Amino acid sequence: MYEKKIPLNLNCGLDLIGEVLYGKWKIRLLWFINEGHKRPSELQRKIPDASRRVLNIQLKELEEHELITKKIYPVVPPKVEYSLTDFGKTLIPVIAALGQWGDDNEERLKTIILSLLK
Amino acid sequence: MYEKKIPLNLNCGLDLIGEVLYGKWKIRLLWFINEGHKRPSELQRKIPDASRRVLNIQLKELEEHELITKKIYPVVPPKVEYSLTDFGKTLIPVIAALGQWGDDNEERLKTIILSLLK
DNA sequence: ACAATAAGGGAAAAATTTATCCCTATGCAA
DNA sequence: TTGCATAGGGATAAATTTTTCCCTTATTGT
Repeated sequence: MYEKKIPLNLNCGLDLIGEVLYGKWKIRLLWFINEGHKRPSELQRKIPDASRRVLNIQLKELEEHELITKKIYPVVPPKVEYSLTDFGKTLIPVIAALGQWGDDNEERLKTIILSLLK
Repeated sequence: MYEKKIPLNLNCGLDLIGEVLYGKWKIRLLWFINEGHKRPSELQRKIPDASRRVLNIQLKELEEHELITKKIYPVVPPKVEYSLTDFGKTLIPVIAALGQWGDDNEERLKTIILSLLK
């Protein structure tokens, strides 16, 4: 695994939440798991732009941060299911607020973002 | 400026808000500006772990995304002040929710994060 | 037999972000 | 007159994150 060279900041609530949510696909993973898409292959289909590899890595980090649990069924072909922990569930309203703001301002944001591309 | 090679995702609210908030110091910048720390030098003192350079870059991006405005006073030595736009102000409750979650779970998060370092 | 599905890890490359260093300009204070 | 504060840009290096590619295992469908 990659070892950080720049020391962490854990000074305030924003630092702390950043430590567990900062990652390109993490919020989406939590969201979809909450919606009931529990298996890795389902999640990969829900998030086709992410590489399989990163999803695995970020799922493992979410697990290490105790936001989700992983259940491995001893069958072949393999079956795995992720679920939110109670702790992870407390994040859902926060994530919902983020998504809501984005949805509420969809028009405006799209206009701004796209106009900056040219 | 750096030109993206991987196309953007703007499919849902989470993608959209990510587009404007994703950046190591952006949330902190918005927060401190909202608290009344408007000048670049003040912000740099509030966020000493960030390099001066990135703060400038991220401030510019926040401005381009219409979350803050920049006012330049034609004096020497130069004086600049940033303020939240009305649009930017609508993000404050969302950021507050993020920080609140981090604060509410400070103990637990610190324990988890630090235990993963060894 | 062969391809597809399921889950996931290693290695290396590519993409992206952040940090470091140096330079400009002007007025004020010691 | 040397040094600090103020604001900020260019170039380059370093750090970090994400992608790409390949490999393994065992069963089911064609």
